[in-house]
Amino acid sequence: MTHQNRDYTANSEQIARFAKALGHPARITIMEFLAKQDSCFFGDIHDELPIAKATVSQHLKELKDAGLIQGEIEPPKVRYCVNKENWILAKKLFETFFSCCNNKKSCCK
Amino acid sequence: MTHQNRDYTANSEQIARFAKALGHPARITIMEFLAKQDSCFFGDIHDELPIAKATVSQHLKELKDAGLIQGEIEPPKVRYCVNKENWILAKKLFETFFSCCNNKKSCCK
DNA sequence: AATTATGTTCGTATTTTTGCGAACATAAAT
DNA sequence: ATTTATGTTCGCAAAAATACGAACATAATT
Repeated sequence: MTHQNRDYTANSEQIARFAKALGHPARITIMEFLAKQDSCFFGDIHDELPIAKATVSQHLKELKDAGLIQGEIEPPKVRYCVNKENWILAKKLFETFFSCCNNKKSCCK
Repeated sequence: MTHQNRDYTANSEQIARFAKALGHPARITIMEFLAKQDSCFFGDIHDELPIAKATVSQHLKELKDAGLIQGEIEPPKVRYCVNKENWILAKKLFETFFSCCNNKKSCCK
């Protein structure tokens, strides 16, 4: 009943944090929408989604907390864009995460 | 107040489903552990994690429901392995998802 | 000063997730 | 027929996620 690892690795936790942030279709849609342009306003994002603005705001907060996007106020609007640095980090982490099946012939039969 | 899209795309929902399944450090650890070998037993996975076996079983169920792993009974053990087909699908979906920032010079400044 | 446009925050309700121990199921071994 | 080893399922509790409308905040405009 002894567990070798009391904790998860920082790497696992970071990937999980990104994955969790991306674990909702609204947030996937937001990231896809943001990634294909320089930046846009809250209203543009809201128009892309079938949910109330309060809920959109919440999803944006989660993406921001995960470090995947940034927002800055441009009265009376709020401009959002991808957080490039962390987007690239996430991309790399997922690449590495998924790469094991290519490198090891023992993997996946 | 009119929303163009009443629904999310099937693609967004599929990526979100995979991402959600990967949105916990225990499940990331499980996938990393499984991916680097052909297969293993429940107990081996349990030994890698700092949580009770009932909880491990739950996480495995979520990964199985998302289609990322498979399990088969080998009394009195249960052998688990990556669901290669869906693992490859997930890999591709995430690759495409993250690729936008490379292809568009307008993206991420 | 009041109004308008744009988002955020608050309060609330519902659902889902996470976690555990106890009980159960299965098949092999005694 | 019991016992043993291995996992799953059940029942529960606590926490987090999802969603909405209403209220609020901000700054530009009238």
